[in-house]
Amino acid sequence: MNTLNITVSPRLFMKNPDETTLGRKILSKSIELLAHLGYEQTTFKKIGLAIDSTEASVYRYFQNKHQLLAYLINWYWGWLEVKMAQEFMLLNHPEQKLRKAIELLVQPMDIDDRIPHVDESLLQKVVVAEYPKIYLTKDVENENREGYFHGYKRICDNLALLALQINPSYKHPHSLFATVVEAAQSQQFFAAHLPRLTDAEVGCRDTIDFLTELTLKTIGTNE
Amino acid sequence: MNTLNITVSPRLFMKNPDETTLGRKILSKSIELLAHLGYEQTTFKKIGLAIDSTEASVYRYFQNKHQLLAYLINWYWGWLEVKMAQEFMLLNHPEQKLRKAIELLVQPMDIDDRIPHVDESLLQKVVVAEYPKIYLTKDVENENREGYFHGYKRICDNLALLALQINPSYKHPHSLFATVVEAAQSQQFFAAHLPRLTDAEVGCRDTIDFLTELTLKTIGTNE
DNA sequence: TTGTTTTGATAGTATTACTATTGTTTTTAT
DNA sequence: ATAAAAACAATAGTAATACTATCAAAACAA
Repeated sequence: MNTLNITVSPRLFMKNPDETTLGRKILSKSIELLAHLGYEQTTFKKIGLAIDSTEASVYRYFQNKHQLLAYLINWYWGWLEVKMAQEFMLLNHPEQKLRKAIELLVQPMDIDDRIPHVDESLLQKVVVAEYPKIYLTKDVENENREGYFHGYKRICDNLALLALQINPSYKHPHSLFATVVEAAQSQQFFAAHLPRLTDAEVGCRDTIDFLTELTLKTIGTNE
Repeated sequence: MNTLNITVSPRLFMKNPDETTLGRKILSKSIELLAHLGYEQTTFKKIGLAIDSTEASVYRYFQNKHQLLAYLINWYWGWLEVKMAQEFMLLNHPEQKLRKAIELLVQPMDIDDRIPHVDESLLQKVVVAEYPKIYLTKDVENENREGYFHGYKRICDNLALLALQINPSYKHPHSLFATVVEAAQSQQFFAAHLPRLTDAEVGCRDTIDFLTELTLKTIGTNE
């Protein structure tokens, strides 16, 4: 039996939504609402309605909308990390792993049936459209301590380590992958909505090629 | 007599704030409030209070907070473009120009006395902390038509042209500079608030070095 | 001077982001 | 099987926000 558990820091919820039927319903419906209405237009009242329950019920799971978004985005990074780990097992060279990682960042591909209450491709749309909103706030530093950005930082760290395997003397591995991970999101957004800010077209491998080339050329080699 | 006029699209205001005393007061005070309170905590009521006037007066200049932010950010890109043009006149090689451009993106340096009602270095803080909020909205496509992102796109276009002078066969110039311009902002934010996402320290040239190297290596040469 | 525009002062509305309460249902422990 | 605990639905209420509207006074322009 195939099950898969993505762990999210307990500081990102009041009551673990993963453990109850209602909680899972909140997750799947709020992904839908966020994807269709956007963060600003999504309210706990609307989520309550969508799950045939009430605003108050949603508040039992999440302190507020911001925490809910942070939960979902961290869940997404956690899930991506698992996917990367799976793919990395089949690969040997760090360069191959980096290439695969960038591919996954841009196109996580398949929907994972092992977690029926999360539509990963819809969640990716939410991440693309909303991710900076979890750190662009006056409360960043507190939220950092609460682990709001843990998932993001782990992905960047992992990739930075791969880069150092290719070129141990590269000086800016964290900056590089924070930049690459961000660009993977924003280039998708631009391709869909602001095409003058990209050379990529939706659905093509353009962004993958762009980021792969940028990453490998920037790291260089140690030889 | 030294005056300098930054032009912002008339679709980014209801009444040109640049042309009246009250308007300029709105600009300078809202930059202060945005810098200190952040976008979410800033309200037209507070701005009204800060300029010794009322909420209603601010609404006469800007439709809403989002338009005000878009105005300020566009003003900032317009100002940066002017700075770049000034510096470029002293330089010959496109590579030198690119280096200078990246420097200006990260550290615009001096406050310009020619525009007394705008504190450019404070405005830069606002841009660093809030810039994605003007496009990460369900209304992007409309706002794109209204010119909300014009300033940003012009900067990216200009830099893309420089890159093509260095290497005419480089395939992703727009993607590259959208990425570099974004990274210039987010790396500053990370250095200040989320240091695990960068190798840069506040106030150093780290980010400039990182982005310059990334840009030049990525473009490569045509030789 | 007269007319027009700009402001200040105030009021009001719909929505949002919560907090609180209470009774009912469901789960769990024994 | 029963009592205790937890979870939930339903409802009410509050403070703040994001506006819209009105009207009179002030400034300014013809």
